[in-house]
Order: sequence, then C-alpha cells, then structure tokens
Amino acid sequence: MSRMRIVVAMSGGVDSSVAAALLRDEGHDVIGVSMQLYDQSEGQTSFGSCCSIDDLHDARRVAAAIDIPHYIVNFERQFDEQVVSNFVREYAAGRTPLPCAHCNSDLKFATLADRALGFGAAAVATGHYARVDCDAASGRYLLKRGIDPAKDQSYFLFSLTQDQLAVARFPVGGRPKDAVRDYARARRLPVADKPDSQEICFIPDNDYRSFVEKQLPGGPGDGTFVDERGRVLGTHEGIHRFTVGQRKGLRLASSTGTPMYVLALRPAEQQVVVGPRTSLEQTRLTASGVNWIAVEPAGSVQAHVQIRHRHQPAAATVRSLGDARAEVVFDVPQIAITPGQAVVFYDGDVVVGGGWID
RNA sequence: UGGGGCGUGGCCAAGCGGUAAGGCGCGGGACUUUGGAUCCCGUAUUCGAAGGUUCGAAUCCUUCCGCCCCAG
Repeated sequence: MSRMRIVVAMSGGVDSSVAAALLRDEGHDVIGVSMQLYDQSEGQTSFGSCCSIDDLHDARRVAAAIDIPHYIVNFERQFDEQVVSNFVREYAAGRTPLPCAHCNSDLKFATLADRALGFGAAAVATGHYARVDCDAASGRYLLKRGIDPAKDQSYFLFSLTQDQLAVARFPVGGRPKDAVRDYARARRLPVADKPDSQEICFIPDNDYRSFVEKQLPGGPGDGTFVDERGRVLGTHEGIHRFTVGQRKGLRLASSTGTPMYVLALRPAEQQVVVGPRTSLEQTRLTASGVNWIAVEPAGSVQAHVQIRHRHQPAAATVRSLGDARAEVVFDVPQIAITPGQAVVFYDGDVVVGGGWID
C-alpha cells in the first residue's frame, strides 16, 4: 500500500489506538482525531463511556506515544442531530434504536470524513472489526466481517455507502482481538489493558430511560400492558421503557406460570403487548432504508441474515422490494424481530446489504 | 359469633394423603461497543398456630388466631 495521509478516529480505546499505531508503523502520514460529542463544561465525567474526557485524554496519550498529531473536533451539535435525537425519537415511536450504526454512517464516515478531507487526508480509519475489499469484477467496494468472529462489527456498518467504503480503513479488522491486545502491549500503548467498552456511549450510568424521558417533549406517557387478546394486565410508565423480546422489568406475574415477554409496542395506544415466548417467533420481516453493498438482487437471493448484534445468522430468502425496501423470509422462525434494529444480509463473510426493520 | 370462602418463600401462585411446580422480584454468573435484551445458576426441611388420625399430611379431623364475602 502506498503511503498516504490518513485520519484515524481515536476513541481512546484499545482498538482505535492500535489502528492508529498499525497505520503509523506502515509508514503512513497519520493524524489522530477524537470527537467531542457532548458538553464537558458541566463537569459530567460520567456522561458516557467511550467519549468521556478521560477517553479523550487517553487518545491524546496514545497519539503522543506513537508520535502522531492529535486533534479534538467538536461535533456536539452534529452528534445531537444525527444520533441522539434519532435515538430519542425512535424510542418515543415504539421502536428500538441502534445508535452505533447511525453514528458510523452519519457521523464518523460523514461529518468526520468531510473534516478529514480538510486535513488533506485520503482515507478515514476506525478501530472497527470489519474489512473492506474492492471487487475487481464489479468495481464495487465490499464490506466483510472482521477476521475474529467473536468481535466482528460489520453489523454496525451495514449502512456505509460505496463512497464511504472507498475511503474507509479498518486496520484491526484482519486481526483477532488477542493479537490487537498483544500489539498494544508490544507497542507499549498506555491503553493496552483498558477494558473493552460496552453499552451506549452517551448514556450515563447505563440509564437510557431517564435520558429519554428528559428529552421527550411531553414527558413519558403512561400506558397499559395487554395480552394478545387485548385484555389489560397492568400499567406501565412509558412505552420507551420496553423493547420486543424483553422479559425483565415487566413486573407481571403471569397466571399461567410461564414467563411473559414483550411481543410488540403500540405507540398510538401507548400499549405494550405481552405474551409467551412462543409468540415471539416470526418468519417474515420487511426493512426500509436498505443499503445494497454488493449488488441489488434482481430477484430473490439466499442469505444468512442477522437481526441483532450477536444474533446467530439465520438462513433466509431476501428479496428487494425496490425503493430501498426489502423482504426477508426465514427458513426457520426467529425470536424477537424488533422494529428499529438493523437487519443485515450476509453471503459468507460478505455483507450483501442491510436495512432497518419496519 | 347465621351462612360461605381463604390463609403456601418479599409478592402472585400450583399442589388437595406420598414426601413443596412455576411466575414476579432479588442475588450471582455467561454474553456484549444497540437494547434496564436474551441466556444460565441460586433463592420455603417447609405450607397461619397447636393438637389428632395415618407407615406417611400443605393436603383428612378438632380447636384457636387472622383476613374476606353474603345476610343481619
């Protein structure tokens, strides 16, 4: 690979730090950039876990350790517009958002990529476990799973466009997590033994409910729990507190003695429909905002389809409905198909495409 | 003080003579850069109290205590 100027999005975690180090060691002209995504002036050190002031500091220390310039860009407004507001809006609408995917396609590989061009960079790198290949035959860029199946993050990247993939670099995608850790230690990066981040980075104390409630225009609306026949079983304090497939926190002791799960959310009626686990099984779904990465199929294609992060891909038939919509029919019913989550179609390691579950 | 019903772990609740289901909640664990997601494990030597019948009772009998309903 020829030497080029590359901007690396540094979160302060191990993966993006190693990504920067790897590129640096390959001889590229690397520029570290960290995104400031919320107002730090109020002294909320616990705002989130991946973008806190401590993380920014870690990123700066890593940049110094590998001798690259480091900048902090202020994307508070964009983050709020692209990610946070969508997150709140989705919950209010009875859907379960996937903020990480929006952050990737709408912020990191959009706003940040634009800024990178301003630095004279030719590519944007992140610490995601995924790979990009260029298909010689079609000339299209392909998104593929990371080598380490346990850490693969291609699911969160399904909505990257060809233009975005063209400039995307995922230096750790071809390595197992252990190797990334080892590299960080060998390179003496100060974050080598930092724990992996998890949960939503902008939610303090993992309390997304309070976060959403503070931003809901009319505040949380009370509603009822109903069974599949519509019988009222109890009351709840807001539809945003639930997601399809949820079992815990319902505080409903079923009369049948079998666990109750959330089957669906009805925002118009503020109803949470609950029922037995077997009622969570569904064979079909439709998706919107579909992004075809490899190629949009003329007819139906067989694929392995993932309906949530960490979901074991399931064999299914995928059909384009046109207008960025698609239908998926699984060979075997799947548990808890959840509106708002991403559905991603795979052909082996290759992401054929993906969309948002209706 | 006529009639009827009921008292099972923090809560709901099955069992109705054979040696305490299950759900909720709680505790712990696994998993995890979405989901107070899911999953796994644990959670009553004891069934309001005391006697009795029985090889054996939470389950049958007696008495007492405490609730609830109908009628007065």
